[in-house]
Amino acid sequence: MGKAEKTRSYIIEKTAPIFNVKGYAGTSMNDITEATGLTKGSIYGNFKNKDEVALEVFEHNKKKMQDLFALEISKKKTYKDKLLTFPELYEQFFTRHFILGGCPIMNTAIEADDTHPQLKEAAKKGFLTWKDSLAHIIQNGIDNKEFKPETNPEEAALLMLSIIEGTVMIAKLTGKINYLNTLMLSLRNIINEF
Amino acid sequence: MGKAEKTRSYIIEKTAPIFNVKGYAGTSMNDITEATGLTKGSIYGNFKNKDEVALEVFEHNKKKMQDLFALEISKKKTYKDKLLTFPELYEQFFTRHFILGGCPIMNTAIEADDTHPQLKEAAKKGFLTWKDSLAHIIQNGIDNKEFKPETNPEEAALLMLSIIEGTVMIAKLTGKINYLNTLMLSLRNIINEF
DNA sequence: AATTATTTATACCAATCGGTATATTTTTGA
DNA sequence: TCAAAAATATACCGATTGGTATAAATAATT
Repeated sequence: MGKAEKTRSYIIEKTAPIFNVKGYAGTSMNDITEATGLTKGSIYGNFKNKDEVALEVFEHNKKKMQDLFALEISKKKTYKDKLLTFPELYEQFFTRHFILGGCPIMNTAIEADDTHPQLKEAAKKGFLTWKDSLAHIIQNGIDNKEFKPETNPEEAALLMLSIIEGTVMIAKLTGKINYLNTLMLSLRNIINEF
Repeated sequence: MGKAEKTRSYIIEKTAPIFNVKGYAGTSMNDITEATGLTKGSIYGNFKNKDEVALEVFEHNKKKMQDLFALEISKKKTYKDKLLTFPELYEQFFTRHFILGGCPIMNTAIEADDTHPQLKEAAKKGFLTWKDSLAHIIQNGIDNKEFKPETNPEEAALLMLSIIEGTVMIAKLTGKINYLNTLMLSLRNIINEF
């Protein structure tokens, strides 16, 4: 890894939490220089513009979350337990918030609606990948006789994701940890009926 | 209604959809003057600052949505049908999008996290009112033997809302109308099990 | 080690941001 | 109708936005 590549990674890592908390439009070049200790000239020497930083930061945040879930899921033996990883990890949303600022896909989805089409596209792609991997687990569970044959993998995956995203929103808005627990318990119950 | 009051309402109505689409930080004074045809002096003659406009616009958007739901709910006789008003109306999210830009509570909740504490508080209050009114309908349904006695009104209300908010997010992000339909069907099934 | 290429820092740019002072117009009340 | 009050328009303010030209410093290459 050459110097340039190293600096790019450094900038991305240092600014990743800022972008996820303040938003991709809300994070200024000044925020970036402050967080990295570098100057504008240095940032623009490594990135074309702010949008390029934002885009790579999003990919970084997304990957970080995906990797965390993939790791936990791989530890589980049954497909039901693999699904239950989601309520399990999201229950710890407040205590050991795995990614500062919450789900990067949801944050980006709401913000980058008209203003940042590229970012929106990246969030959309990330969401669809997430949905497909969930549906895949469910399909495997059906094939393995863990889940009912009448369970529709895509329907079930969408329902899980809508509850998760809705829960994160409600938890962040109200700050009430018992709402989070209540909702994740409901999600568990729903998974148990697959 | 005096002139001043009239102009305030005019400004709010004309800028309401802009704030809901572009966000409360993303909407500039220039957007406001363009949408109203008035000048800055006129805006600042009627409002203390931009935040005051934003706050009143949010209340306006929230009320508009609440009124729409209250009207539809009042038409239904059974409590189950009252609850089913939600999937019924949200299914039309794309076609006759009742409020341009989607649910103002969700939009505001995500955006105004740290940056606009007042706005966040308003969104939180709006959400809790919404939740309580839903729980109230469910409690009435239980008392009326429409729903099972073991159904927990607050749990059920939270689940409905998380699915609704999650669905709106997914629908906006992906633009897929069949995801919307699939999810609202799932919500119907869940309501039918209350 | 010397030269070239790249990376970083400094200083600046125009555009836009929210906001204000003041002049002018319009509305209100006697 | 006329004076007082309020609403609106014009022109401006400092601060901040993303971005760039250029010079200095560092790293890579021969």
